Amino acid sequence: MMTKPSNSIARITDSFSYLFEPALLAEIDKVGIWTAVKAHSSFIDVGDPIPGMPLLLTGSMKIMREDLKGDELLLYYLESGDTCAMTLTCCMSDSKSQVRAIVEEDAELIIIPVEKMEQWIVDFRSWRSFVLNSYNNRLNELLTAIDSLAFKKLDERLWTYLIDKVKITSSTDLTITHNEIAYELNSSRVVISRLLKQLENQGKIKMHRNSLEIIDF
Amino acid sequence: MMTKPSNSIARITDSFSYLFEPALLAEIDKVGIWTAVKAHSSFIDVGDPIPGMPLLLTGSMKIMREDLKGDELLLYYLESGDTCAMTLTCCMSDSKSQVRAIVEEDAELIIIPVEKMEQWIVDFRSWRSFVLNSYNNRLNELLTAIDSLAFKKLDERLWTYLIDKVKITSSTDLTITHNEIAYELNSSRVVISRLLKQLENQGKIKMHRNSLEIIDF
DNA sequence: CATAATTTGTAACTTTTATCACATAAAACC
DNA sequence: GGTTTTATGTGATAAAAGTTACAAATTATG
Repeated sequence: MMTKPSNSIARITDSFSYLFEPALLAEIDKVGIWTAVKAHSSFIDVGDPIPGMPLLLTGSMKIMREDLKGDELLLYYLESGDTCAMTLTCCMSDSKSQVRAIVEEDAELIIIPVEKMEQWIVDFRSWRSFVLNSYNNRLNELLTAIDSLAFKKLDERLWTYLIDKVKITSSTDLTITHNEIAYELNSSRVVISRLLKQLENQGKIKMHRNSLEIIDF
Repeated sequence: MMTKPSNSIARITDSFSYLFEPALLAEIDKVGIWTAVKAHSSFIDVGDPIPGMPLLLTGSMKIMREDLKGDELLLYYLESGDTCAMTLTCCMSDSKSQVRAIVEEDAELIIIPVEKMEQWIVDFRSWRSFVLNSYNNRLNELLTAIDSLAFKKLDERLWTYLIDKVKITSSTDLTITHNEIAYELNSSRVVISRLLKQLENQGKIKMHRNSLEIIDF
């Protein structure tokens, strides 16, 4: 939870690149609940009820999938201007979250109550296409995840994982351990260490303790 | 293409379990294009433009993902009462199909033109929840596919694949070759033959030439 | 009926990934 | 400063899956 900033509407238009029409912006401003979440904290866990539709203003979140044994897999990231469309039908059908959302970089977001977000689909064209686009993006991201798992070997998955991290953090210095990488790719530390060594030998990265430097991408 | 049957509205309510309100049924009946597609033919290929939103009345389709090398993977099935929500945003953004749809059992379907399906989201509550539910189903199916690929070994994937086939075809006798299975799981024939032999030794299936009998599920 | 094509079986081998065990080095902590 | 924790390196081994090659059985086809 956080107090709504005075320039709230400007903040929304900024993050959502002037996507929403003025009347909708006023509505979002009226009913949206401003929330700040610190990095590394879990925003939604598997099985949690969904409080509403989150509009991400700043920061980033990673969406993870978990199986019964507790193994995990990174699915995709949410960034400024994104929402998690999955929440929409979760809310509508009162079902629980199928995924875990962990804040990667300090995030500010607006939570839209369930009742509103369905009504806005009828009332606002911009909201309608925002929601449908969001669904489409999520579907495409899951398809990309499937491509990686089905068609790529681990070395290639690791490389695209690192490049995605660079894009998300806007930095070529990644503060991360081999163990954490293994966790997000659902692999094991020893394997990741070996593959990272390969990448270093290829001149694509430099390894340091607790961090990696991505060079050639 | 096929001629619309005389009892068209009854056919729709039947397949879509009385989901749509009368006014919407009348609309579907007015603008929908009735189409029949024979088994084993490709309905949509990767890269195809999407003609409209297909409402599946009878039969079934399998949705496949393909990579650059031509390797394939079965994602999920569509059955009576289903639609492919992915088509919606594909149509709206004029993008191409990301997947391939192959008719598994002779299918009859109604194709809804692009313009209509967005308008109906505004006009009909039942259409709105049908579309959003469809998105949700597809997302969940992709998550299930990811679970299989990330967390399960091939023997387990094979077994759930066979059980899904039993459900779709409503028969425990599957007319299929080892080669075809390998193709849909993106594996190789020799590996599948080995694993099938294992399943036979466990008493879960019986193998015949060109077919399998699924016993214990 | 003879031949070709398809389907399945099987052995040998390789590659990829995972696992185990232990060593070393850096950082954190009292 | 000495001890503990954490991160990484490395060799040995195993398991899972893919590949190659070829044989045998069945079906299709001219």
